[in-house]
Amino acid sequence: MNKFYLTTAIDYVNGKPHIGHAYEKILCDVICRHFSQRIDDVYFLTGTDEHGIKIQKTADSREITPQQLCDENSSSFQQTWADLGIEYSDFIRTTQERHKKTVQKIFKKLVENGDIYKHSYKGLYCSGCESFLNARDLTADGLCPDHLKKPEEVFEENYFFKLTKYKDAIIKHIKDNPKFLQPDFKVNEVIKQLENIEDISVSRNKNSVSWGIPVPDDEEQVIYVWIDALSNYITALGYDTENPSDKFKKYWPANVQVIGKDILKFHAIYWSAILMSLGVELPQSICAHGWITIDETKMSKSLGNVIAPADILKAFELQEPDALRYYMVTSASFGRDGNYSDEDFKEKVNADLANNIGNLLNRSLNMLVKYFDGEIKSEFISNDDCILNAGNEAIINVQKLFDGYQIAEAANVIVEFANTVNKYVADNAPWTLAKEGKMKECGIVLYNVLEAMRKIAVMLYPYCPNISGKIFKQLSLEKSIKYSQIEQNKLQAGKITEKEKISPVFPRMDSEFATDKKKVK
RNA sequence: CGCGGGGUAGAGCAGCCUGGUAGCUCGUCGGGCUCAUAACCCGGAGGUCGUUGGUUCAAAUCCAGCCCCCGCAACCA
Repeated sequence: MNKFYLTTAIDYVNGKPHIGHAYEKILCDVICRHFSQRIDDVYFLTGTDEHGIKIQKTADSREITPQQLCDENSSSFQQTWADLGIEYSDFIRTTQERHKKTVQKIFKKLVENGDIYKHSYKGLYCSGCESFLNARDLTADGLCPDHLKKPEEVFEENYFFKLTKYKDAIIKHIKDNPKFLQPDFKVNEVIKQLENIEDISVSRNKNSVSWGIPVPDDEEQVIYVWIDALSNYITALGYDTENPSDKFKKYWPANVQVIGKDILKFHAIYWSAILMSLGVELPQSICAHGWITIDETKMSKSLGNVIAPADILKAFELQEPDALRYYMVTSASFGRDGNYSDEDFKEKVNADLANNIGNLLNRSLNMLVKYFDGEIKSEFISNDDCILNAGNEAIINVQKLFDGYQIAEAANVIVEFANTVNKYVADNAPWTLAKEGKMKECGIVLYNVLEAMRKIAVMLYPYCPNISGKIFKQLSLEKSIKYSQIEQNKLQAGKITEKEKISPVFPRMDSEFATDKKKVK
């Protein structure tokens, strides 16, 4: 593998970012940062989805243009990602020219392939909703549940995409490629959905939805979300139906496309079919994550429990996003739902980051200062096999787990290693060795612990880049996070620290803050 | 009989594929240490592994039935 291309779902900018949006981006950032430690060429795409009726309506109600609304909210997403240390390579907006022009070309190409046809159908249209309703969503009296009005029967003519044509090919692809859909317990769900699939409408009449990309050669229609939004994964790379860019050729197919479990169907089925029609390779893997609940309750605006990531940082007076990043990606195992609660958050990061990892560095550096004036003497450089082996094993296991995108599980390996090292300190009691005058033995123990800390800093980097950086700094090492260089960057003999340079890399969060400060207004 | 996921100590989870002393984190109780961020280490208490039946020398693990929770089928991140 000489490149790694990852995409997130693009967020719909009808509102402000909350921790659900953030969860996915953090997950992706952690994955990308990890692979950047093993592969030189990592490309990380995220962005915003900006067309559609909801944005049009919200903009109308605020008496601004849809573009103004999109600009405002898209930058609010970008600001949030900056606050959380999300280092993406590119940020695509579906209102950007580079996207729109390619989407039109894609639409044209699908037409040329004979996969798009015009089809008129009768629908139940509610003028209150400004959209078509399904018969099964109506009240018992046949009224719109939101507006309690009887919807009108309206004929609408749209373009349809021949999804059914690709049904068998997609089923075959899923069965032939066990890693295509992850986690694997989702596979049956998708296969089942495929069996009942129908062609999908891929345009809307301009009278009902005007905020969208016009259908080429048809003034009356705009392209609907499927072709518009899903295409971002390739338009951002410079895909073109005639002359795809070098960047596209280099990075596509994506190694992994990370999405929420609610949109698995659209990616596994619709997106696959569109790519097949274009004659473009399918992504290697589509990875569906679970939801984040708040205090075990589904997050929703009506419950008023929607939390913005920045507000959590503010409420806990955190200068850096590391703790939140760590907590979020470790609170759910792969593909399962996770939960956010203030209590859990504090408990988890105090236990793992402060008590276990942070304190380990702190106690060992303090001993180095106390007994050796902060100096590693050359006679201390001698590996204790138990720690060396445990560390190497952890390094291997972390990488293995990341290969399967098991981010929470990999974090656990790191914490367990730190745990082992804490035991090693207790078992060897360097403070006792010092009292007994066994200075060399004492120094060897400290060297082994600090070497272990260096490895922890490497492994921890994707989750907590700032904390990792501080560990390197306190060890007086250049930040070196590449797995291939882990052997070359061992601690050398010499003075590495003094009393004033030592400070907790992550202070315990014991302060209690009012929980209502975190709610989005 | 729609499909899928889950039901294991107070909480959250692992173990199940490849049956064989039930494990981890947090909490709790007791002890130790004193290098450290009230930290770290050791030990204890706490589980009829949803339920019923079957296979087996042996079942949390395999098989069958049943019960309960959650999700999908329906543009919620």
